[in-house]
Amino acid sequence: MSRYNVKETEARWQRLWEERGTFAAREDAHRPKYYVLEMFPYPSGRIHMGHVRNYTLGDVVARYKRAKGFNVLHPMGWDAFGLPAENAAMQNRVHPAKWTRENIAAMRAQLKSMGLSYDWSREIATCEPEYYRHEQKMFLDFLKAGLVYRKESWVNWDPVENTVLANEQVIDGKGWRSGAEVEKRLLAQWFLKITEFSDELLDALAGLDRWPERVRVMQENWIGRSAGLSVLFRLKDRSGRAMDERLEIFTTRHDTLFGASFCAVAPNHPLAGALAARDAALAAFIAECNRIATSEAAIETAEKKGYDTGLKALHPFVAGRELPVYVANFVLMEYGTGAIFGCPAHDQRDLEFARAYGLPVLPVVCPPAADPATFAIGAEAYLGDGRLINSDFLDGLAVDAAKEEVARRLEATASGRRETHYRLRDWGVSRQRYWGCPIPVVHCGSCGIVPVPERDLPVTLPEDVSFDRPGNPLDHHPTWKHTACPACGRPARRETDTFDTFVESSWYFARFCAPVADAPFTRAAVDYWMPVDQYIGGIEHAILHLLYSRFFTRALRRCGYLGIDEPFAGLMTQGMICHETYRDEAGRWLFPEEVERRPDGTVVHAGSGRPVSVGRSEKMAKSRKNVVDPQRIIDTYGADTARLFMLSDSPPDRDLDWTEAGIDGAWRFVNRLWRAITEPAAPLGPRGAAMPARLSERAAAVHRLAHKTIAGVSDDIEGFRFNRAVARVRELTNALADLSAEGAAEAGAAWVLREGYETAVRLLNPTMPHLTEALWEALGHATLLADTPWPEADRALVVDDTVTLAVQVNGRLRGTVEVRRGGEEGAAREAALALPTVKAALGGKAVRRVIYVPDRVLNVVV
RNA sequence: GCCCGCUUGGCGGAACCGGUAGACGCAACGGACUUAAAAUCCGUUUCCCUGUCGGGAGUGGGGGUUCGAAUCCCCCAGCGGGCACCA
Repeated sequence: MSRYNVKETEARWQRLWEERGTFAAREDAHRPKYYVLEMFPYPSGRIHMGHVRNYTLGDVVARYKRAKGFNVLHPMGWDAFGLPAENAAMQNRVHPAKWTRENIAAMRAQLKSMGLSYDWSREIATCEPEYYRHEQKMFLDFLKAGLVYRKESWVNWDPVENTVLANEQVIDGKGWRSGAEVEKRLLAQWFLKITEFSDELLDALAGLDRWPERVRVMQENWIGRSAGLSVLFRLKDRSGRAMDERLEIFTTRHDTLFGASFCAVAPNHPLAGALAARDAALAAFIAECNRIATSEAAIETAEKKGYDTGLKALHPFVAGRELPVYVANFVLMEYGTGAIFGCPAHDQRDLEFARAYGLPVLPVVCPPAADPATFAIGAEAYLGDGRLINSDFLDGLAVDAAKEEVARRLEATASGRRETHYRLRDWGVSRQRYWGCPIPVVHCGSCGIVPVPERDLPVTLPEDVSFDRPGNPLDHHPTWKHTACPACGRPARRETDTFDTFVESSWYFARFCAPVADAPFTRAAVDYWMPVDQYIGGIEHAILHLLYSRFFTRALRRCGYLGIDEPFAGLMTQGMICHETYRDEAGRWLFPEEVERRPDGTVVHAGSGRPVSVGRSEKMAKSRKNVVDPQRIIDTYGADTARLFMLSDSPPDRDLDWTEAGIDGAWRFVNRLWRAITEPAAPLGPRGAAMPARLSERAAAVHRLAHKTIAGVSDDIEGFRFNRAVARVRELTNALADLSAEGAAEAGAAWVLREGYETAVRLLNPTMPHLTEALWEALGHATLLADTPWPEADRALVVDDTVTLAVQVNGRLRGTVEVRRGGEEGAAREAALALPTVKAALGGKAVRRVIYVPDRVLNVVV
């Protein structure tokens, strides 16, 4: 029994594709283009399962579209700047550039071994000056266009390491390495004005009809446009004197103004700062708030705390009603005006706060079913609709009408203004790190901030840096930051911050169109290839990366770089690959292969036999070591089997708990197909022969199945149901095996077997490109399968003339009948009522109603 | 805490638009071939009652809409992702 020689075959076809330049893309105005892009990887050293899934999905689309006659662009590159390179530098004393370039080489070899149909001549790495010099130019253009500004913002500061920490590096409020309590610090940083496009980014979501609904919803909520009212409250100081200053709050629930029982400002609100100057206890409270890390999750999950400033805010409608003014840790300075009024009855956070500080809870919106006289709030705020109560002139109004009335009255006295606010904040792009794209500006003592002239680009990273000291190596490099001011020539200092790595990934898709051009983009190439027709990547990028890219594309358009708004016309978000996590007794993470599951169910360290605690299944991540190296599978079974297995059992958009159960089944299928064609049990007809005049019933059924399979698989690939596509081809090959075993001598069998196997091979080509090339050759074809058009289904064979109709009695299945497709109700009804099982179920009762859905169901109601 | 998803046999999943739940595969069990094993091939496999007749239950839990619900609506639970410096 011959075995398929994986290593030899896969290497052979990879070499052939490369020699012939099969996947090199060229602009061709006469052919429809199709740009398939998968999110490029961070070069962490080895490919992981998520990459295998992502790139297999993309390759199926790319190869399929190619076969369908499209001029396909399918490039690959490296998102090469980032924090892990610096962590590696500190741990292993290896330079980030060296580490990154070696990782790229290793991962490129791995990707090549997967047989992906990339145009490798377009490969880019964002850490090379060749790439990032264009980014520096863009930044200067954005600066000119008024899309960049500088302001102070908070960072996580590790006081022991003297370093800014990423949110990921803050664990329970402490630095991950030092264990020190993290502080918040204000630093001057660069921002890109993404908020200038808030409305556009929001409104354009509706046009992204080939994006998953959930991603659009997430972006919509992230932008968070809300129409509301800004209200000015008069203030009284501690001694009861009226203050000149007023407190401006923003609310979307102005209907509940009569239920207000306090006001609160953010800890970093100017009013809080001013009061703290004369109030040591308040200063201490603000300092405490500043110990919460910068992430929204940390702020919102912290216990709600406030400090009563002693100030009173005067209710705009109720004379003499004074609301205490707090500084509260859950009010965000970044949203609205950084100040709120609290209505505990109708906001959960306000309610928790009011309960903690003994503030009144007055319901002002009464649910439709409740009695206004007795309606009271318990543990939960009431957020629904209803009629206003306890609200003077608003009583009896619906929520919307009450909002309108409040807005009208406050506008009339100039103490309120309708405003639209957004949750979206401008994009802070400064990072106090070495391994990133230098921000091309110079700080001059006399001229201030001076952009680096274009002729001096790129500003390159110095290679001679050390990671012995904490902090940014650019900052303590002996010479790099010292330069002459481009404006006055006097000694000046370079900006030592680098860009957020999301900047590189916000335009790489356009760079792929002409990656060696001297300009950032070649306009003709970008106009031809962009937008990306199908973008594929993890759902974890649903907001940040995708939103930044949408913004960046608009910013580039404004600066004349390109002519489109939306970079990604179609988006497919794959589910994450998850795995259990393991920790030893000391709490150190363990790789799955270091862990052994004993027959008694206990889990131990494979080497020492010491107990291991098993954690929940979560996204595979190097930091938690719950990763499985795909290379072993590729080495053992080959790329095709790995690809087939990855696609087989699970729909691409669904999360996946990793298990290798089933890989043997994929491997068996590969070998079965190989044998079925290279050593057929029954002879296949000659290549290219005309269809015989007569086919046996069985042969004809398989012939029809082949065409149904073509139609089904094509639909499935277009709809990203790759698992279903694989299952369909398996059904076809099962039927072919049955035909060669049981009907080989029948009329037309040999011809149908050839047609069937050729069809299976062609349909499987996007999934298993090497095996199918080899089988195509074995079937006697001299041309590459990669250059062969996708098969066409004969529509007449796809639809049968008879259908099996389900027969129900009172909605319960009692039998089936074979009827003509699209047949009349009468014939179906007669056949159905004649069924013994139906008669029994009817039990002689009178038929009250018959529901007939042609080709599907006949339901008899008694 | 907030936003977005997901939940179907022992397991991964299928079921296009509300119309025969369990395609395809994994695992398991039984059999053939073999001195034996591997490989391969054939068969069984949602659960319960029962004589492979037939019947009943069943798509995370509870309720609803409908002739009919895995699918639509409401409530709840569990799990996963994101939360602006991981990428």
